[in-house]
Amino acid sequence: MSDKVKIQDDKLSSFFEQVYAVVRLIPKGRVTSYGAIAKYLGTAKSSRMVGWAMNSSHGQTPDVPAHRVVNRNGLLSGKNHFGSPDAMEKLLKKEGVKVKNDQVQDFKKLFWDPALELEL
DNA sequence: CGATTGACGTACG
DNA sequence: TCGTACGCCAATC
Repeated sequence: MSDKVKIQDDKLSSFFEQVYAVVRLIPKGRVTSYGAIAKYLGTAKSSRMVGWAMNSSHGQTPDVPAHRVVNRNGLLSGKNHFGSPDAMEKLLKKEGVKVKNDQVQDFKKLFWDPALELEL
């Protein structure tokens, strides 16, 4: 079974890897959106792929703070995919991000744009 | 191998 | 302002 996994792990240049890299750069207590990451990578219209990357981020090392990634509305669209629907919200609150009704409060203020912060 | 789905976003009416 | 349609690419059925 390690055969298939090894092949993917050996590539280390996939679109997913780039997504993981950006997500891991998200400062604690901050959040970003799938579109922002996708745009930063040059695939603004492929924001869905970012979501797919997150889906594969489970078990990645170092741990990918997927809970810091939300949709354009600041809604915890991916909370459903965590171990528990409350895990994502709990993690965000733990980092100082206020979440109400599965929605990030002050999202605009906590928004972390890689294209801006990283100043490519 | 073809059709459908999906942690989104933008465009159009 | 709100609702619907489309695009994008990979994985799954």
